[in-house]
Amino acid sequence: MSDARKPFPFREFEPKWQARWDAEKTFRTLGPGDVGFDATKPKYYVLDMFPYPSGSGLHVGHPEGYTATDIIGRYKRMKGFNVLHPMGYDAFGLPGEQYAIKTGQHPAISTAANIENFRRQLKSLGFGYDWDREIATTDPEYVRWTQWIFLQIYGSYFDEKTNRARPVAELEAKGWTRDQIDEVRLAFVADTPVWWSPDLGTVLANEEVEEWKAKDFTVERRPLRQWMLRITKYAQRLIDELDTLDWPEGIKLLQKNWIGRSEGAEVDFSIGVKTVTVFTTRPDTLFGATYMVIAPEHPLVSEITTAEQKAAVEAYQKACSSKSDMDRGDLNKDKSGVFTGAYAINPVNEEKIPVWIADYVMMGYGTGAIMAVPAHDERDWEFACRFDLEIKVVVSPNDSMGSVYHDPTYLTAATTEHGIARNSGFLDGLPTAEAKATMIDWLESNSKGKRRVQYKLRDWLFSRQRYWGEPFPILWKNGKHEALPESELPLLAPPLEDYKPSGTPEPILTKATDWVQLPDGSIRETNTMPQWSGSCWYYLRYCDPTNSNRFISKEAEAYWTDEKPGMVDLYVGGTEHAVLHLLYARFWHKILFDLGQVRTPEPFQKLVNQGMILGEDGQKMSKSLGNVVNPDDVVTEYGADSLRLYEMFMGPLEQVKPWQMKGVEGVSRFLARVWRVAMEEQDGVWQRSAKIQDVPSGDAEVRRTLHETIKKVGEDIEKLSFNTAISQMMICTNAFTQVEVVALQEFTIFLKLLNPFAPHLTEEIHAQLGGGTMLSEMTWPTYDPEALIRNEIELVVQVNGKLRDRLMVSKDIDEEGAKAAAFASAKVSEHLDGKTIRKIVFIPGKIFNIVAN
RNA sequence: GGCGGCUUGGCGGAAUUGGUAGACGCGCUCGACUCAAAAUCGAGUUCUAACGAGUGUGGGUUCGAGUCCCACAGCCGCUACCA
Repeated sequence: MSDARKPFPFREFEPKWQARWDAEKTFRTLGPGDVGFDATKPKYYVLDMFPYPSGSGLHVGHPEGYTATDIIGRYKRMKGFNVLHPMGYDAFGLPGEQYAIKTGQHPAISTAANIENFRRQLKSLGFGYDWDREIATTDPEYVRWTQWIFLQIYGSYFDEKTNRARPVAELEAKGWTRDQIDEVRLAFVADTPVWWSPDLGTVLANEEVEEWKAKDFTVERRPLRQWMLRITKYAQRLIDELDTLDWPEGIKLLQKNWIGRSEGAEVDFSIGVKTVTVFTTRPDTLFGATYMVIAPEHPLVSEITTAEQKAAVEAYQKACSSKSDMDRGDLNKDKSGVFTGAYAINPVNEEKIPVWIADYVMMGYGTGAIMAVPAHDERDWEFACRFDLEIKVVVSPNDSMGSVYHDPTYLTAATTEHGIARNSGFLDGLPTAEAKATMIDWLESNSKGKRRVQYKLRDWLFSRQRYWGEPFPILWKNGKHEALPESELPLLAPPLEDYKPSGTPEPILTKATDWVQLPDGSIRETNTMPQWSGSCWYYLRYCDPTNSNRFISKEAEAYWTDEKPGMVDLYVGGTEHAVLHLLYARFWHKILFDLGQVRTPEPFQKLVNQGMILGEDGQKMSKSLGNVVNPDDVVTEYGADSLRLYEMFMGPLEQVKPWQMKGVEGVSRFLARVWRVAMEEQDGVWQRSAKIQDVPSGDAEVRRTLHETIKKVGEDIEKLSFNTAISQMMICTNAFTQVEVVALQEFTIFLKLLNPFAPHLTEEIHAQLGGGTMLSEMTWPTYDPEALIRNEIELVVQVNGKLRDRLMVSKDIDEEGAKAAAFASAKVSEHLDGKTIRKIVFIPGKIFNIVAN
């Protein structure tokens, strides 16, 4: 389409307004310390999940959330709030490094180019960000504070008594030794089996493994010395404090399940002179434990295995270590295992039970050992059936005790939490809950075990062997780590000639020998931090982005915080971050809170997840399916306002919904209608329409529709129900279109309502109509309740709940009046023929229902 | 297997939270303008010739159910031997 045939000249005015907002810093947010800052204004902090600036640019999913927050931000501004609505880039990450490997070019160069492209795209959509607060996690000044926060974590331990982080200096003062302190730091070094990819030259987090495997990279399990963060100490608080947040219940549940709290007991079994501790959530079934299984990697395996079984056990261990997770999980539901030759003593009844190793028991959860109760656990049942082990029923679903051990109905009925203990000595006859408590008491008083709460959550594997990340601000001296002095921050990685992974688990930075080796003999830590680190605190930096003395000033932190537990008022982003980013950020924030660096316990008060936008074919957008929509193309063809409006009109923000290019045309047509209310074309030139007149008020019906629209749009924005707000504005526009004269003042009110959604078009019309101040600088309109009143209403008359007639009546009609009107209706009496009236239900102003038979 | 979400016309979706099902938009049909087309404007559009039926299916509560309760099914997402 050529410009001349566009329904409205967005190609001229959209860039024009964008340039003006830029030049005038229209959306500059003033904070403590800024000239002209007004501390009496209420604050509103609305945040987007910042993007990873990939080479392929924005996709249409980004503007979905970003438009929603932009509407909220612009609306709150017009309502008189001091709105913080910033944008930045999560710019560290593997793709940048992979690019460096391919080209030998420093990732900073490609990252800068990608950021520039993202910024251009974001600006082309007219978002009202305060660009003076723009940050990238790769900025040296940002890296400085990421490293500084790491040092705070490194310098802290978790005090179990107060359930919060404290500086390790307090332990030093109490006379703890260096080694003792290193044992309890929140950031610590440990040997752990990790996922290592020789092709990528790095270890990966559990959750990253599948992604890279799918891209044909090899990933294997290896024990390596790694930095870990003690997030497990915060498990309970991370669960409990979810209740203080206004998040979708589904996301809260996802986090709770991820943390995975379960209550149960540790039970000690002796194997000869050794003791093996198991964890169980069903101590009440201890009498039913007929064998024990320990993880193949369990350190005691070699010590307890008998000579006869040694060969078989070692062969099995070897087979397991080369198995990938997939083999161990998904693809291999068949149980496997080997008898160790050893026997353990069941502490409740002194029975000898065989000890097996099997890969269905994981070293990383609980104690890496279980007591197997095949009658009441599905996995144990399968295993026992496979290897013909004893199955002993100790819970029955009711009072009758069956004797058919291999009856699967027992299994299903009695694996529930609501059975009755049988064959269990002192537990006999007790319901499951009581049996559990009784058993734990018995274990504790006989020193055979104790109550224990277990979490699925593991400590956070925090080091990567990549180049393109924040180096650890850590020096090694005589085999011990210590913090780099704050004055040496930021510590930046040196450029390298060669970014290629070596194929060994040595971090890439090891190649920078001059950088690694310090003159005094100390060595730099060569691991880098994971990409999550930057996103753990970026919302704090936005409040005070250029501060070189602190990560955020006390004043800025105080101002952008209120009495709510979470700092950010509204956080919008995709569900994919439900557990990782959102959990890690909460964890860091809580540490900073404990250390007195921030005053709220939580980062994000309200969270909204935008639903994914699918391709036109209803499939997830992907290059291979060829159904990807590029926002740049939509902007070129229909304009930024159309794209914004369409994405908001598609359906509820949270819902998954398919793209329809015809729908974009629809909203574009709507914007054209708005344009033509005010503008008309004369000899190819748009000029102010004669329809807009400077009269006090136009048509009375139009006035009522306008006030209904003011009411609904305001309410809908508050509810984030943008699609219905837009449909109301369409109704209002149709009303304007259908009358001869539109009052300038009324149309200007309408433009204010539409402004947060379609800022370019509305500002342009407003300016064309002679408006001086920009709409975005004006105040949000209020509606006149008087204008909404209707004198006549439609009363629905039903017979037995079925609609039979609609009557126009006075809005104040009472039951008697309604009755008279209803029975006067022929359509109604037709359905009452030969029936007796049993009941009348009258809902004033709405319904008159006659029940008859 | 577990957890979560969704299911309303040809399509995207509305429905004051238990009170007129299908707002608004797309598509389609007809009409106006035009030599013609596009654009625009106007009328219509759940199904059915009609009686009626109708919000994934089956039951229930209620004067009244898309909305509440019970059971089931189908799609989508996340997760996966967590003891």
